Amino acid sequence: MTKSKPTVEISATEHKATIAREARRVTSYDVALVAGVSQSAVSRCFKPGASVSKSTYARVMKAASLLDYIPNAAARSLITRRSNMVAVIITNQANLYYPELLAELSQQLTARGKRVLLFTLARETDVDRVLADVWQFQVDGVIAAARLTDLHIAEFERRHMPLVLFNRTLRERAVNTVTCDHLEAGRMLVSRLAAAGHRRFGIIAGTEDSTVANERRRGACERLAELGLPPPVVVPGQSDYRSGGAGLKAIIEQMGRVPDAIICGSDVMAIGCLDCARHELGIDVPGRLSVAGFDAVEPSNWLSYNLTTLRQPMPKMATAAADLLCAVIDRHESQAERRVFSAQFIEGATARLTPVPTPVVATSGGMRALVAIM
Amino acid sequence: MTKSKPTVEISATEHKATIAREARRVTSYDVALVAGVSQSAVSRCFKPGASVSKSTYARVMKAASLLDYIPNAAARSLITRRSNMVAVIITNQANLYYPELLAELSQQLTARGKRVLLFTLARETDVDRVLADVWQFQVDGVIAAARLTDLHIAEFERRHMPLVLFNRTLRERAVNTVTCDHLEAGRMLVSRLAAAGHRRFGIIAGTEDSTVANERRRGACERLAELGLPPPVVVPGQSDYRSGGAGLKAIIEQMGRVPDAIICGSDVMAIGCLDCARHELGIDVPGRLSVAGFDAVEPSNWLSYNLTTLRQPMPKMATAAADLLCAVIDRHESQAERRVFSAQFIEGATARLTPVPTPVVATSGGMRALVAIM
DNA sequence: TTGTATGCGTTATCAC
DNA sequence: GTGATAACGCATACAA
Repeated sequence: MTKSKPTVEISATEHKATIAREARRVTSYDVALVAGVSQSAVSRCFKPGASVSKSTYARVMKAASLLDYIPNAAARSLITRRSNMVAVIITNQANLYYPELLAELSQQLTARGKRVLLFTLARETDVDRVLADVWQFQVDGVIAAARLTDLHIAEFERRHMPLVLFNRTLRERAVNTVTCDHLEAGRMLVSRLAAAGHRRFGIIAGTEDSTVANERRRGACERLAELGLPPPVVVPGQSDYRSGGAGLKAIIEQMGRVPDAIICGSDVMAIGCLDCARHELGIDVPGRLSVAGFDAVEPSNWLSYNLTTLRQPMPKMATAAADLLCAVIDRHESQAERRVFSAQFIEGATARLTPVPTPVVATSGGMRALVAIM
Repeated sequence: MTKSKPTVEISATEHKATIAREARRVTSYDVALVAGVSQSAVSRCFKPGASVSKSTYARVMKAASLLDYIPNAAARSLITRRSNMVAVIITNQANLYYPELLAELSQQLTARGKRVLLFTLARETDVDRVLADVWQFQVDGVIAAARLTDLHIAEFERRHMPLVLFNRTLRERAVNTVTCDHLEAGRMLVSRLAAAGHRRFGIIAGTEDSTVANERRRGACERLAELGLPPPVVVPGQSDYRSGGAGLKAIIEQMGRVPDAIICGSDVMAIGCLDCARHELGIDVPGRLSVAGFDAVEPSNWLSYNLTTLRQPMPKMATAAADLLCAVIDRHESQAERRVFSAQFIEGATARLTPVPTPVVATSGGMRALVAIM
């Protein structure tokens, strides 16, 4: 009986002690030793769909669990050239205003076997600094909700790094993007407001470098021009609450009167504008002034606001971004694709959306606008 | 002239083409070849504080930049046993309500040379599933803003994985924690409200498994009992906006009248409660009813609300968590430490904080409470 | 199905 | 200061 099979448990405990003494990690080789098989057999047991006999599998798994063995992803990625990590580059701003974006992305990517390595930017211009890290960490791909320049994109191509831009576009290059049609959203909003007879518009824009807010503004201005309405008074904003109130005052000052409608580059500014109008200036909204925003952030549908706004279909967009990226990573689809989603109009109650039942006099301008869009 | 030194540039371009043809990554060996040095020399050039001559350094860096070489973090971590990645485990809930937490953590950890690998939980109970991944990815440490059981903690210890709990505690084990003193916050709030003469309290609790909301409730109840005030009517909530309104109605129904004050487990519920009181039930706040919350989320200080609440010092707490974790990782500090921060009282305008200038009759109960806390 | 041998790209150790 | 060489922990081609 010299060849009596060593009890797995005893060997495992002993071996575990040895490993602890040597202060090293548990490796597949250790498991192999305890299970009495080769290291490659262990490796195969942890690869789904590999050919292993039932008995070997059982022995290996038992040993692995006794030793608390977990495969080392770093070593694996070294040889498979897959880290199963995806970098998400997002500005603090974006994360603050759309927390659900990160949650959805994380959820969707996890469902596809990828983990999120987070890169946050204090400013949009910090991209260069984080990109260096992105290359180091050998991520399988990148989802960027930040402004990348043509040069950045070129580097992605040079390094064959799959990339999906989220709510950013770049005309110069063919690149995968997932966006909401902010231009269309801006136009849609103006159409609805104009149809209700609004003529004098004010616009509180987002920060200079916010492409999203810029597109919205551009869409609104375009549509206003098409309808033959007077050009809006546009004032700058920082996309925050304060900018809403400040913007409202600036518009009134510049216009010399309260406008018919104010379009804000984001809901938070719209809420700031609304609060300022109602609680500071005593302006009746929507009686005397209509206020509308974009995004449909959570507070926008609270009773105190019930904001007229346009919703980006974030969950769908996040899913699309994850799909697109994984298609490139897993199936090497190199054709650039753009997935564009439409914003959904939320009526709310801060904008008058039907024409005033004109008593006697209608301004000819108002009527013209009404006709123009019909 | 057979030994003429090959021009670096030409060699680099050639070599780059070779690498591209072989469809492999650029390695330190490639750089060494182009720079005309050994692979170890290249490695040293990328290790801060290593001993390399100026000229070698320059040659290597030039070659590296020509080849677009970036060290492979996976290979590095394999041998250094440092991934420079930190796992952040956070519930979707928490991320939705405190987006600044993740931003701050990311910021602070980046400043310390660590990257955030994100693990989001749909439910607090999903911890088990993500922990398996955490082990795989060889992170250097974990910051967990999720409920871990005693068993989980045991596994962290077994694997020698540095851990910092964020806003969660565990009495059974000595573990690093960063928390806000929610019990104290609950007590503080009751003290202030009681001092103003409030006697009949309602409490809208958070979800069953929210330790944070539970602590707050416990603190409030404790203090009420100490002050000899009647026990509050406690109703459950989901920490969301809807729960605020629903909770208010439930309390009124259960109490048979409008309470003097309602304490909500979170600001969002407080805002829901406030909106319901004012816009649905027409209750004057703070005239007839005081409403208070916790967290000082952004909307809480908007003009429409100006909520009475208590702020958690998130930036400080995030910094503390990063500090604590890095101390364990880098300096192997094994002594468990608890860093507890106090909440800051924000007066706001939704709770009456001074006694009613009693005309003639003061309820003896109210007076007793007043005396008790002085 | 299983084991042997090799390589992934780096850092660390040691001579020189 | 520099270069050879051995790890690190795993996956895979290949032979058995």
